[in-house]
Formats: sequence, structure tokens, C-alpha cells
Amino acid sequence: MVPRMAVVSSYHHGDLESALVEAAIALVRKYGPDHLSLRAVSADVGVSPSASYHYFQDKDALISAVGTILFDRLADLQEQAISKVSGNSMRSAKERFQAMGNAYFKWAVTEPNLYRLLFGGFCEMQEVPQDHKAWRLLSESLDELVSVGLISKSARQDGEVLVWSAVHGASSLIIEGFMPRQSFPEVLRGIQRSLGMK
Amino acid sequence: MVPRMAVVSSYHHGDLESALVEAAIALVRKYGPDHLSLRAVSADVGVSPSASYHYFQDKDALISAVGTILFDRLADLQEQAISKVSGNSMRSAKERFQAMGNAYFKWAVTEPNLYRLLFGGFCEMQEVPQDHKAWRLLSESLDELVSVGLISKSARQDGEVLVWSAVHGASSLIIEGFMPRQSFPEVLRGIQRSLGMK
DNA sequence: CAGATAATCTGAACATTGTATAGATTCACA
DNA sequence: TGTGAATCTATACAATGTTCAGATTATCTG
Repeated sequence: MVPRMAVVSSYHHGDLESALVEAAIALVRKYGPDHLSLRAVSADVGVSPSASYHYFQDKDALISAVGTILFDRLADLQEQAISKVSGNSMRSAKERFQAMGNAYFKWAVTEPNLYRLLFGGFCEMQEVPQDHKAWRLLSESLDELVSVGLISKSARQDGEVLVWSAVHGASSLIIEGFMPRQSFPEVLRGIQRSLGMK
Repeated sequence: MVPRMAVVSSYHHGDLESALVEAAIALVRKYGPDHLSLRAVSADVGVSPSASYHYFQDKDALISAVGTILFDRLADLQEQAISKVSGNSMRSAKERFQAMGNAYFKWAVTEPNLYRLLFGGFCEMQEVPQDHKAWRLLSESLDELVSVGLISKSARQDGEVLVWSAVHGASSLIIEGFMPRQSFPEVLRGIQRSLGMK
């Protein structure tokens, strides 16, 4: 009888699962992963606290879903940063590589709470990330550095793990206050030395 | 009247502050930093839940105290690992350097929950760690590599941040399942390449 | 189109948590 | 020895994760 704005009735939400995930992201962003409350998430969405149990087994399952989404979005940010640098020169290849690392670090320092949720042991990644976009982008960038002659094939060997470890470690140590923020460019230079990049 | 085994009465604990910290460490070790309960800590020590508020402002303060202790102990482990390698040769200097990294990684994989508490944003380090033992050991090890001629002075520049970032990042990514465990030696080799070590 | 069945959400309840406050117990010192 | 300070307990309260019975709506069957 009463006209409704929503697509569906107000009793059935329609897309509660992703609404809960988005609300959880917003709350973690504000208050940190350890202060996330299922009841606050439900209240933000406008639903009863019990409703989430139809989509997630428990609170940890919701957190894991958030982690999966955040990991995808981080990879999207890196892809976006790469795509902003055009050209086939050695210079642009190097810039793409650096843009990836800078995007990773920038996300860590602007969203430390999301970073902590993703990498702090709160969620168990269901997807084995070996063939994830994040790995692929890094691998392709290293391949490009080889093909344009910036690094050698032998130096490229095991480059992924060194690069990701150093960028991730610096980001983590900096947002937790163990390392000053200006150390990140130094780490980036050290990475390039490790790759024999000139 | 009744003979007592304890040094003090059973009402006054005697050294409640450190007992609470040790009990908290044991519980975090088992169940993770996010599932630590003040009440469980108190119960383990055999004390009322309110008693801890005479030594710690709140739960976060107890966690921070735990973090400070853990950081010190990690540095102790590294010092211990270094001290097991004797000699003044290039070889022993290199071994000491590697022993430090290996000790760090070993602690991370054997005590992932303690590692998460220390580096996962749960505690706010009160002590500025710039002059901490962990920094000093790393700095001295790098100096030694220079003095025995294993790395150059220019490569040593900013070596601390690269080394700590890569070792910490690899440890973190491995215990969270983002990276296979066997990647750590590769990261160590990459670090040594970055330092120009031969 | 009507009725049954399944999907979705609510309400109330329970145990557990962090924390505040008032009071009990014990220590240390005059 | 007794008085004040330090230390711990008891109780209480609001908030949290989770369960379960039932209410509401969607969807499918005839």
C-alpha cells in the first residue's frame, strides 16, 4: 500500500551479503580490525544482528570475506597505477615498476586499518594467491624489466619474493611506528640494487 | 597461623604485574592477540578481573606491555644467535649476519601469534625504537660486513631499512599464507645481492 | 491464480567480555 | 600496636558473539 523506494520490500534486503561486507570495511577502516562488532555492522545496514548468520558462519567468516575483497582491490589499485604510465622505453618500464611499489605503500599508509586486517592474520585467505592478480602484475613487471634490458635474467630469478617482502615489510614497519616514513624510498632503492637495476 | 608456602600472603600476590604479562603472553601464544581476554589472564594468575586495573589502565595497556617485552626478547634471541658464531673471518661475519635473519624468521614461524601481537598494530610502542637493541645489532652487523670487506661503504648506506623490511616482510607474508615457506632463503639471497655481498 | 514450500529476517535469550565502583584485606611504618 | 596506604575482591552494567524459535516475504507448483 505504502509506496516503496527500494527495489524489494524492506523486510528482505535484496543484497545483504555485500552490504554487510561494505559496512564491515567502513567500520574496520575507522576503528581497526580488532574493534569490529557484528552488531554495529548489522545496525549500519539496518538489519538484525542475527541476519548475518545466513551468509556468514560467524564473525571470522565475515572478516575473511572482507580480506578477500581488500586483496582484490589492492591489486586493482596497483594495476591502475601501472596503467597510468604509458610507453615502451626503459624509463617507462622502470616507472611502472616503481608505481606499483608506491601504490602498495600509499594504500598501507592511507588505510592502515584495512592493511592490518588483510595482512595481520585476521582472515584466512581461501584462494591460494599463487595465481592472483597481485602476483601476476608483479611477475609481468619484472619480465618487462628483463625484456627492456634493465635487469638480467639471473637477477630476475626469485625477484617476486624479494620485491614483495621488502615493500610489504617496509609498509608494515612504517605504519606500526618501527621505522620512519622517509625510509620507504631508501627501501625502493635497495630493492633495485638487489635486482641489479640501473 | 597456617603455614604458607608462598613468600607473601595469598591475598597480596607479590609480583602481580609481571605475572599478568607472562600469563597474557601464554594466552596470546595459544589463541592469538585478538582472542585475548583480561578475565582469562586474571583467572590464570588466580586473581580477580579487577586486580589488573591497578597496574594497567585497560586491556590495551597490558597488550602494549606485552609488546614491549616481546620486542626485547626477539632482540635477545638475535643476540644469542649472533653470539653462537665466533671468529673474525669474512666467513664468520657473513654467518653472523645470516644467523640474525634466520633467528628473526624462526621466531616468526614458531610463534606466529606473538609475532602478530608485536607487529600487527595491537600495541603502541612507548619506546622510540631508534636506539633499541634490535636496531643496534643490525647496525653493528652491517658495520662488521664493511670492516671485513664483504660489502662496500656505499652499499651499506641505508642497509638497515632494506634488511629489516625484507626479513620482516617475508616472515609476515609467509606466516599469513601469502608466500610459501621456502621463499625465505631466496629473500635472504636477494638481500645480500642488494648489499653487493659476495 | 491459489496454496505450499523455501528463503530471509526478527526477537528474545544466554554466556562472556571490558570496565567502574565500593568495600574488604593486608602491608608498612609511626 | 594501630593507622593510613597499597592491594585485591565483589558486584554490577553495558556491549558483544551466537543460538533458536518464529514471523515475514519470495518463489515455485498445481
